[in-house]
Amino acid sequence: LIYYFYDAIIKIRTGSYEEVILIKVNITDIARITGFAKSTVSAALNNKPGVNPETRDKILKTAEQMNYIPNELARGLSSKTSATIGVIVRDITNPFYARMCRAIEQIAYNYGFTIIISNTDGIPDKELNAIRLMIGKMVSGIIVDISGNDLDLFFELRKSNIPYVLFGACQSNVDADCIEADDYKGALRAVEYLVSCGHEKIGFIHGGNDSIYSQRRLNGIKDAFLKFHIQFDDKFILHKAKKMEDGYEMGKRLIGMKDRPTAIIAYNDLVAIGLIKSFEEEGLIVPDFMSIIGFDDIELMTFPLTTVRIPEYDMGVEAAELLISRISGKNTGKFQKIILDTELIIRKSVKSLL
Amino acid sequence: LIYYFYDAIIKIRTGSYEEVILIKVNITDIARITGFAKSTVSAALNNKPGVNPETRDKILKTAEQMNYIPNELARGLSSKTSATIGVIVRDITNPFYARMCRAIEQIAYNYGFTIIISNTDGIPDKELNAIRLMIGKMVSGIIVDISGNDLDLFFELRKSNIPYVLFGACQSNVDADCIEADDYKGALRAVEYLVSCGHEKIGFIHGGNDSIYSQRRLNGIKDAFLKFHIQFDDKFILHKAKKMEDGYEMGKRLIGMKDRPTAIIAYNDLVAIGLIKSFEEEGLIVPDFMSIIGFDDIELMTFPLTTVRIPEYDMGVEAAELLISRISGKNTGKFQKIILDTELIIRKSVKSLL
DNA sequence: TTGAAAGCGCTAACAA
DNA sequence: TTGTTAGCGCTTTCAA
Repeated sequence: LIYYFYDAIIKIRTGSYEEVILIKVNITDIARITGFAKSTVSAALNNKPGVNPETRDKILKTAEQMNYIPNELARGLSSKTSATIGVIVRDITNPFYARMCRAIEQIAYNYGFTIIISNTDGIPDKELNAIRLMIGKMVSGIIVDISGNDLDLFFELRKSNIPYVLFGACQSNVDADCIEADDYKGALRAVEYLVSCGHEKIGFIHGGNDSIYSQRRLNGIKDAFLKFHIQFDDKFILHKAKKMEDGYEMGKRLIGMKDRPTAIIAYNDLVAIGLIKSFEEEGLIVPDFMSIIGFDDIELMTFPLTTVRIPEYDMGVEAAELLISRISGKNTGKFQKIILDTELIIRKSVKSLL
Repeated sequence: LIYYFYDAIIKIRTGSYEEVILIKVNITDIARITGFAKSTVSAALNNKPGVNPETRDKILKTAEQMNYIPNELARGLSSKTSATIGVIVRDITNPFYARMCRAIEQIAYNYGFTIIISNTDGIPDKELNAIRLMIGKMVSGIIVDISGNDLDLFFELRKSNIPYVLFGACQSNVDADCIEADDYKGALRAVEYLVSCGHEKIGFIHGGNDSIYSQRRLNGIKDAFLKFHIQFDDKFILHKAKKMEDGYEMGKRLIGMKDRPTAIIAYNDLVAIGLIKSFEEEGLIVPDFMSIIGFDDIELMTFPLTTVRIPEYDMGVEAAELLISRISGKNTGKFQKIILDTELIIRKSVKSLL
């Protein structure tokens, strides 16, 4: 084993095998070795036009040999943008967001972008931090699932001058690109289905006042009630559950109610799972004890849950495409609002009362 | 609404309300406004000692007023490290990894680090890319779940001189810090339990040759067989399934077999879910048709799956703590190998044949 | 306690 | 087609 030191470069010779390793090679090193100027090296490395093919070849080959890894920080600082897209979600642990992130990552990758993810748990403070952090990292754009009505966040976003796309919940009073699912219609259809199965005492588990989804779903439910002349009963709107554990608690509460709904529309599948677990623990079977409809259509479910499918993957794709079209400047039109359709997936968690 | 332009600063006056907004304020702006030097501002902002409290106050206040957001790229470039930890996993869509990432994020956050995640799907090329990208982003450390035996990856990691921790699968021949679960013992216990329920024809769904987990689990199974004098039958080792869809396919294959095992140990819970779905589709009930034991203990399961719990959250915590102790230089000892225990969670997916 | 100056690695004018 | 130069925003000596 022999080492040769030469500038920043070490050659290691093991038997007949010789390898050139480097201590953090940078473009200055490559420039020195190849004899070209830094700017030429940079141009060659970035596939810019106006570089002699032979020159480019030589530089590329040398870079490869020296195992050159571009310093993205320097690149970003100099070019005033890192090829990065920031994604701000509530909780990557929710398969819904996990799949959405992968969709975004996929599209981003195709366009040469990297993504960074921040979890906020829907806490406005964390959301603001995440946005600021991303601005600090000079991301090219941001896709954000903002929980509430906190206009400060939009303000921060707007000021930053970074393109951004709102995901999932677009408020009418905010000027921004946004992608959403048709929660309203999804909820409407859910109720229609329940009614067609003979249910009238229909409950809804609300995700909390910071959840625009819940608001829209509730609107759908109310309108469906109106349509079918069902009396809207406030006590069947249960606050609040967002996660599985919340759903579990809510299940116990439901069990304890004297006057129970015959069917529940859960805020999402996670909450529905919580309900089911909670019921089954007491030997109560879904849908015999109570019918349940979820939202999302998480694919990991083994339980045959009837649910309103939210096309999270497609939403991620749309969001990424839209954002990148803004970043690249190909899309300078006015703000777009893309609404994807939802679908009621009928399985076996709703009992027919007819 | 009145605007005042003053250097890089805009004052907006709305009625009696005046707000100072900024167009990307940097420390030079703050220096100019406060009258101190850039270096003083930097010191104050970073809470370094040797700054007059009044000076610090003034600088901090001004920074806040001007809505200063530090440029992390410049910071990183200058200080030669971004306070970032890179996490390389196969697929964040797998709740196992999602939870692990959140654990890492939590610990990282406590220490002032941010994390960036890369999904590799276990493809060596992507793994290498991810590592290089992270080096390029000057991460402070890397936590990586490398799939295979690809020594190039370790080599790249080693060369980079960045601290790193291997997650999940530590090979004996690699010198590195690593965190793993006791897969071997977990598998052993699974078989013990199956045997205690009267099973002898026990199958294993292998995750593929690139899966060190599978290898270790298989070893546990084989040794348990040895212990109970059960004949090891190669045809009951089924290659290969890693995801739910794979499990689904495998289920169909199992249904078609003439000589079936009475119990299956699945590569992980996702595969187990796939099996269950596949069976139930044909009206075959678990565990009546076949007993199943999974690995991981995904909490979203509604099905009462007996499974070997892998403490992914704790593993994430340990990995992050260890990595950060390396980064901070507090831990300069020799490489550590932390093995966390697994636990057999008995539910209802195994039928007693006794 | 504060300031001046250099430099991190790169890109982007512009000049040659 | 290539080279020179300046500068991105910050930290980090070192001097005052």
